[in-house]
Amino acid sequence: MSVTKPSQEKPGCGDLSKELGAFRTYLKSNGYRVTREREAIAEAILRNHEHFDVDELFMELRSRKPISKASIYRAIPLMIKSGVLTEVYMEDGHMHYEKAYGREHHSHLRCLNCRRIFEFSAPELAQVEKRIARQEGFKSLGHKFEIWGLCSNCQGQIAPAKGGGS
Amino acid sequence: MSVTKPSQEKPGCGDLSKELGAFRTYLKSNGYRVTREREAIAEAILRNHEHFDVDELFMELRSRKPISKASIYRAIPLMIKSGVLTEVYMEDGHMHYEKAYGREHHSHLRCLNCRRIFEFSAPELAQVEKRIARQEGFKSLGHKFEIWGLCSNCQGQIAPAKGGGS
DNA sequence: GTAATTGCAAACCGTTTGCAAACCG
DNA sequence: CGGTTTGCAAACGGTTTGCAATTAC
Repeated sequence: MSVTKPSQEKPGCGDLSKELGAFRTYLKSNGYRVTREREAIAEAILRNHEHFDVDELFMELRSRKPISKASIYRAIPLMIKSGVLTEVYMEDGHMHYEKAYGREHHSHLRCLNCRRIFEFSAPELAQVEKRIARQEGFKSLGHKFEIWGLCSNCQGQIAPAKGGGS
Repeated sequence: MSVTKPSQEKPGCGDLSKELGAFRTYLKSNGYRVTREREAIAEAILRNHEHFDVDELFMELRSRKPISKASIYRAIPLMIKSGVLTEVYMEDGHMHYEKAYGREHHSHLRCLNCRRIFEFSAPELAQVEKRIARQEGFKSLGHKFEIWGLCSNCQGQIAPAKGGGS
């Protein structure tokens, strides 16, 4: 379940105006300006994307309101600080992000074949985080858990590859 | 406990010649050549490094046997395939590795202040991996768990920073 | 009006690659 | 010897940055 697409339907997860509002509020209350570029970027992200990278975003914006990559790269850290966006993982040398506002913490399954990302949540991870932190005298501030393998679709196609292969 | 240093003492974890042997064997049985450069790289890694990046390694090799970064970059994938090395994480735009031969699976605690990496193992993570994989119809092939926060040393120094501060 | 922001193009920087010389087997 | 591997320097590709023109407030 839960590929990179659905989510607008989920209650409390798709309130675009609320998410945009949170970002605007962050900007204003930190002395940044609310520009049309920042709004366009934020809207494009918050409207459609669960996971994305800068290039996809750039392409998508190109059709409605072209915005330079520089501005996208400059907007992203602001969105992250405002809490509506998170870095998720680095792949093929570039970062992937996902929207964060109002979403519950979750982890990712990565299919090594089709490269799709699936989500799941496992509440006990928070407990592991706490326990280990206590054990090690750490003050924990977050964690990341990722599983990689083959999704149900790809298991059949790619086939066994039993030996040591590679 | 368990910063990035100790390990030679642990039984079964520091057998340099055995690790080097594993790498040589991999090379030979795959038609690659055992060159002095590859040996120097492998030895430097296997002798001293729990965690490292290419630049550190390059610097260290410079004193005994200068080797071009290109060769280091070309040797690393071989070492990974041979099983003596693993990619661990990307930080500040470059990859960090750790030696893998004979080491048990473990996860990392990352101090956001001093940037040191601590290790721990939490066996239940393997169970979470299996359970989620079963749930989602995945064939899992591995997982990664990371906790970030402040290590015991840095908690006092950096101080609370209670509010929302970035 | 004035400081912040944008777009452009150049700079960065870790990593990869083409090629001639050096080397393993 | 013959095919690999090395070192060098140039190429790559994602991200950052300097700067003049534009824009938010």
